[in-house]
Amino acid sequence: MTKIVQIKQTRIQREKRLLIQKAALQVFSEFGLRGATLDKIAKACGLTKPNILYYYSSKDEIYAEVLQSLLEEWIRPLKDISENGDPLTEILKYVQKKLIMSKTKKQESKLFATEILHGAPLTQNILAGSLKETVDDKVKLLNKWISEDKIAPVDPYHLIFSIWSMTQHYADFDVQVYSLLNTKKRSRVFQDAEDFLLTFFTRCLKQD
Amino acid sequence: MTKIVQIKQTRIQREKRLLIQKAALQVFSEFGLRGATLDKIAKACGLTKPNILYYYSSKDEIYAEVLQSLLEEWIRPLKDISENGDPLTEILKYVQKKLIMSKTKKQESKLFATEILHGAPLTQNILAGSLKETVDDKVKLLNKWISEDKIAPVDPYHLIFSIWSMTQHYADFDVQVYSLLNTKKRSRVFQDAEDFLLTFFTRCLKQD
DNA sequence: TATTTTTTTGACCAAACGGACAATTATTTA
DNA sequence: TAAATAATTGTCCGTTTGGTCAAAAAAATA
Repeated sequence: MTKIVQIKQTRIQREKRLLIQKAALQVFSEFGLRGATLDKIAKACGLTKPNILYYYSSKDEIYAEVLQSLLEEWIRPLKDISENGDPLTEILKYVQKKLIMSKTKKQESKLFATEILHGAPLTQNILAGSLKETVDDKVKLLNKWISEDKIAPVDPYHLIFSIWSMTQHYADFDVQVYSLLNTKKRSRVFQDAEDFLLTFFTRCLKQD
Repeated sequence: MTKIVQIKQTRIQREKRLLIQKAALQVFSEFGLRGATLDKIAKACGLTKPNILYYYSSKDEIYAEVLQSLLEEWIRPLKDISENGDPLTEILKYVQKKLIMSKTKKQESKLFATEILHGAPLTQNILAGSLKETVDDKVKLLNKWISEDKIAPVDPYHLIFSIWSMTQHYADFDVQVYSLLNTKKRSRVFQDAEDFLLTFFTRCLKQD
């Protein structure tokens, strides 16, 4: 007799898996892969540990899934930089999008940062694969814009790195940022950051 | 009878403590506080676990000491920005120093980043204390330079954040950086980064 | 409603871990 | 060289952790 394999997810499975993912993101981003425990995740979503292991076969599997779904979202806005728009505007729009992500997706940013920081054991192939493709593509575009004198000459790779680092800094190092600012400036960090970054990149890239 | 307390460190104590610190930095920066184990540290420095606990009373104590000695070093170059030098040159010199630190003190940078990322449990008072003092001091200086039209107007706090994030990116996210560059560019990342950053900050801060 | 399937849980296990300690060895000091 | 002190280690312990499993409860299906 053949064993019947369940193909379609039930309503409960969909709901609980999502619940677990959300809790896991929270716990992993705060404690890292090794610092996070199944008990913490269980507590964060109000389930028991064995119940979580009914939906996922291991802690690593949860981590892998959370990371996977995060990565796609992470790369996406870079793809939106369009050949057809005004070069400087396109770049500034990308900066803004990344900054908004740092504000609204702080946990995702921290999880990604922790993963890379510790050698990207599960992410390396994606970095060298689909991300590299997209980056190379945009580097070409930036070089084209430079050769057409539409933006000032810079190393396109390092330009992209600078956008990533400066925007993600407000998510990843938020504790430091908030520690150093007084109450008034604290409440408008992201507004000030946006002003700063737009001024910054405009001065750096504008062709006169 | 009073117990005799050892005041002066012996030669062996000095040597072994340093040995342990070096190994601990390596292990902590790779795995984080919770991912690092005493066994890993022991293996990394060729001592046994109980032997390590002869010099340090707990894992947390090792971590605290490694972090402590790192923090002082981390803040120092900021203090060197001098009121007397040429403003733009002073800032560019600071950028260069930070970039060199990213190249030569990668483990330290990663350990610091991990600590902040996870809420800076042991560092918060230093951030809000001596670091904030130094930052506030330099912010005043930058504002003075701006009011004297010696550099272009920018938010000084965010200028400092941008220097930190862009330079530390090459240490903390090295895996990503190296994944995205081809072999040729990989071998001169830091040279390219320096060129990029100096151009960048010059364009952004120069007064005409 | 009766039966089957899915979901949940308490109890349990082995491995890994931080740490304790007494006994041994090496080093310093008198 | 002998005594005292410092350094090292093998063995052990309690706790935490990821994960198992059988049994119970709940939900879906017939």
